[in-house]
Amino acid sequence: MKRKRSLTDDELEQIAAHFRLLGEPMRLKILQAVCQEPRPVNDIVAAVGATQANVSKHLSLLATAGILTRKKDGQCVYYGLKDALTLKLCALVPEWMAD
Amino acid sequence: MKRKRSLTDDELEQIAAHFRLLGEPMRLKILQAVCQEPRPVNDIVAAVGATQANVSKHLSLLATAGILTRKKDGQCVYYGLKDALTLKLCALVPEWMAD
DNA sequence: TGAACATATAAATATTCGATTATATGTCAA
DNA sequence: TTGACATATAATCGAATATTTATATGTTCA
Repeated sequence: MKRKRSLTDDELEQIAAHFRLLGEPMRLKILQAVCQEPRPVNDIVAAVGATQANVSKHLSLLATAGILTRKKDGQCVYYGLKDALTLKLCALVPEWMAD
Repeated sequence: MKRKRSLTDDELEQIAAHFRLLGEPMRLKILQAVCQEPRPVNDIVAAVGATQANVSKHLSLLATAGILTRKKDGQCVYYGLKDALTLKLCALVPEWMAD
């Protein structure tokens, strides 16, 4: 039974930061909006029903954290899920809600 | 390919609330402290290096959310992981940090 | 009962962070 | 170039919440 070393404060802060990103309903809504395929900011704004500035800020945070991809095409910018990891993570959560 | 219905605002808020709990380094430190076996508050306070009041507050939040178990024995209160789910979740995260 | 110990709670403070408003940057088309 | 459109950024405000300090509750033991 291999006991893992405990995480450093820096590592804990990094992990916490990622969870913190998923800890906002609006950002989850955004993830939900782009989980099928990449979409331009415009679409996402319409889908989640928030202001353009607000959505742009969230998208920027998620992309910087490596959760979303960002691809510019003309004057549109497409955001999409970087990998399925975040989805896997979100899928685990409903089990929590059993009670 | 079955397309899942999108989540309601209430559901998103619940999921976000759970992630939010994991979004604080001090709480992750606490989870780390109790992940092997249940421990009394005293021990946890010593392990994480925060004030007793602060740790007690966090423990209360985590237990209320169903992430930790709470078992009183004499004047000690033991907190432990309710299930391995949270650990699984945390284990996924390091993949995020590859870059 | 009273003292020491373990945990919880309350009040106050400080910090973090999401939302809004306004403006800037950049791109396309006429 | 000018105007319309798409996105990003900055400043500000306000709400949520982590931390501290102090105190309360409850338990064991002499």
